Amino acid sequence: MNVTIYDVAREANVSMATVSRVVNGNPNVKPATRKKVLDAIERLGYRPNAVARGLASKKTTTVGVIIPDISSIFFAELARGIEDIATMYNYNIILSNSDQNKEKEIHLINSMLGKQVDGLVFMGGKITEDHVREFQNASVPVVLAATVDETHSVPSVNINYEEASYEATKTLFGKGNEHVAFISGPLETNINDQKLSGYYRAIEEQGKSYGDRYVIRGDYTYDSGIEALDQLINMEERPSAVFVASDEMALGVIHGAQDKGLRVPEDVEVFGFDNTRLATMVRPTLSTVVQPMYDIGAVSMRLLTKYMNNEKVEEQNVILPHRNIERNSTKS
Amino acid sequence: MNVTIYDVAREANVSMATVSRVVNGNPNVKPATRKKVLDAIERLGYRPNAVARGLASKKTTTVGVIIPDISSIFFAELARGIEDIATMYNYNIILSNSDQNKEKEIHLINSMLGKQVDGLVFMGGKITEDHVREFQNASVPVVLAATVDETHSVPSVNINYEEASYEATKTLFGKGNEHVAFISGPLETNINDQKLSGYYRAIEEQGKSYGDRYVIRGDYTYDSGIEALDQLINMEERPSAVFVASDEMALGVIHGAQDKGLRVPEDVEVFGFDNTRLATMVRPTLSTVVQPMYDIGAVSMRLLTKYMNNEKVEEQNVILPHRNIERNSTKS
DNA sequence: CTGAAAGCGCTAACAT
DNA sequence: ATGTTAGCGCTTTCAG
Repeated sequence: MNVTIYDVAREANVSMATVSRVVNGNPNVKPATRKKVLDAIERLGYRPNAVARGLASKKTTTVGVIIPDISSIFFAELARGIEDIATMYNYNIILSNSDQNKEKEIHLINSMLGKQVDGLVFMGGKITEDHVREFQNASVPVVLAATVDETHSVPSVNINYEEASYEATKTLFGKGNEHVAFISGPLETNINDQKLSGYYRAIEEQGKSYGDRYVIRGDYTYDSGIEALDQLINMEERPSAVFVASDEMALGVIHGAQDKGLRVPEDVEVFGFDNTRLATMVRPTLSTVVQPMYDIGAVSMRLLTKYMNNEKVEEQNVILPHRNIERNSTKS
Repeated sequence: MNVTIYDVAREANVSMATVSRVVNGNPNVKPATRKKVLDAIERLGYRPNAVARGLASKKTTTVGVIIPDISSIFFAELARGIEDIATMYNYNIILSNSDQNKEKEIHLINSMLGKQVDGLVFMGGKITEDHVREFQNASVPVVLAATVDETHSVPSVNINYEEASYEATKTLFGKGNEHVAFISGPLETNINDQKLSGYYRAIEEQGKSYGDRYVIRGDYTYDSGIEALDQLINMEERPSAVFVASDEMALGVIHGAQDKGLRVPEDVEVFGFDNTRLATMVRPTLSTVVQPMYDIGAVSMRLLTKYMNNEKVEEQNVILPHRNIERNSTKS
């Protein structure tokens, strides 16, 4: 049997209440008794039982984190930001992968609420009404990290994907490209919708009207980037520039092009999205939209702590700044 | 206030015990009453409180996972393996980053034990006596994933790093290279020691006696690969092949070489370690040692479940198979 | 500043 | 097959 608060109390000749006070740093304890208790704790090797504490206090100091796939370089970076801030505020994290699967997501939300987490950070592709309903019934605060809810009814931290996309596309037109293609992510996610409309806006601004002729659907993976390039290369009036919805996919595009004998950026310019570490791990190095993944995670968690502590929050839907960084996959 | 088992009991006109039985799938319940209870649960929106359950049953169905850095592509893959199997066995995971910092590691172990995890998966660089002591005092099982404890006193899942290293180096010599360099990871970790001695064994077998002349210390990062190549290139009798302790660092070596005008593999062959997804995301594609990260994670977790269920385990120190895969960064 | 005592919501004997 | 009843280890009034 493990040593309990009761054992410590006896060993120190005080009541459990007093032990509880010193363990919790309550100032209302005479220094002498505090020391007695501390000694007893030391001697017995007492370690507070967080489960019992959680039951009594209704706080577990753990938050749930639902993530599409922790092995994705993008989400892993987000998770690190979340975890660092959680640690800073003395929370632990329960982490589960959803694979963007709606049933799994709903199930995980409920499972975590069952574990009595004090809050929830949610990352996903598509926020449906069902999601919103779950969040609103949740009894603990929820914040969305790098995932947009069109109704704006759930607190969130994001960048402006539409604007970022618009700017990137515009940059590419600014370099004299006649046609700019867009390799999208999975079509049914909110963020991808935003990216797409940013791309369309830039195109319309150019007075072009080819609609989705140069839009190719990918799934954010390296291989899908290669495949997308295969499609692109066979087009008549092949675009001389391509804006890609993720860095990893952009690497696929670059290598796909190079494998076909095209030079980057001379024959085709490519512009990525995210600025993951991959962007500098390729030749030519990748021009890309800087999305501060770590910060999004960190800010999400910080926002969540505010809700958990009932602090006042200025803005429930935070938009972090983004920027473009030009490297060698685009012409200078 | 949330609805409790007691509320359900009243609503269904049964005792809490019965409700508990149906919630836990105990077969000793008449179908009719089971239905009554299930209906009441549905009507009230009852969700069992895992914390109370944990206190009463002394099982939390959560396991702790201590990982150096979740944003590392290597560890993230391991984590995914762990999480998938955990989910399969109905466990949740509490995940924390240690940055390989010993104090943090010890602190995390204790913090997780305080949370009453049912088991622990530990990943780290160096297992000291202090670590082993903590593990042995732990009262719950612990398994090491992709981290070696030289005393073999803690259950673990690994590959044979010494042998893998030896084979890779030998392969490089087999291609007619006069000198083969080794870019190591941080010197003070057990796994790196094993890799190093595999390299030395291959060298000695060749009758070479240049000791550590061609060993350069890296830290597994891309940039350190680039730096290592800078050092290499200035050596007299520059090696024509280099074995690199991680894929990411190997990409740095390849690009460092290319940036200096060297051709890979013609001027310098490079061989990586891990077979992360990066290995195919570079040109030329990277020859490397295949370390099954996902499987190591999955098997670790599976092993842990065996200990948690008091199942018999055949071998407490599991060695998974590895192999070499030759791509285009080495000559054929 | 300290102690007594009542739960927190559930499981697990033990009865019946 | 179902109900009764002790706890699990801690926090939290409420007294003193």
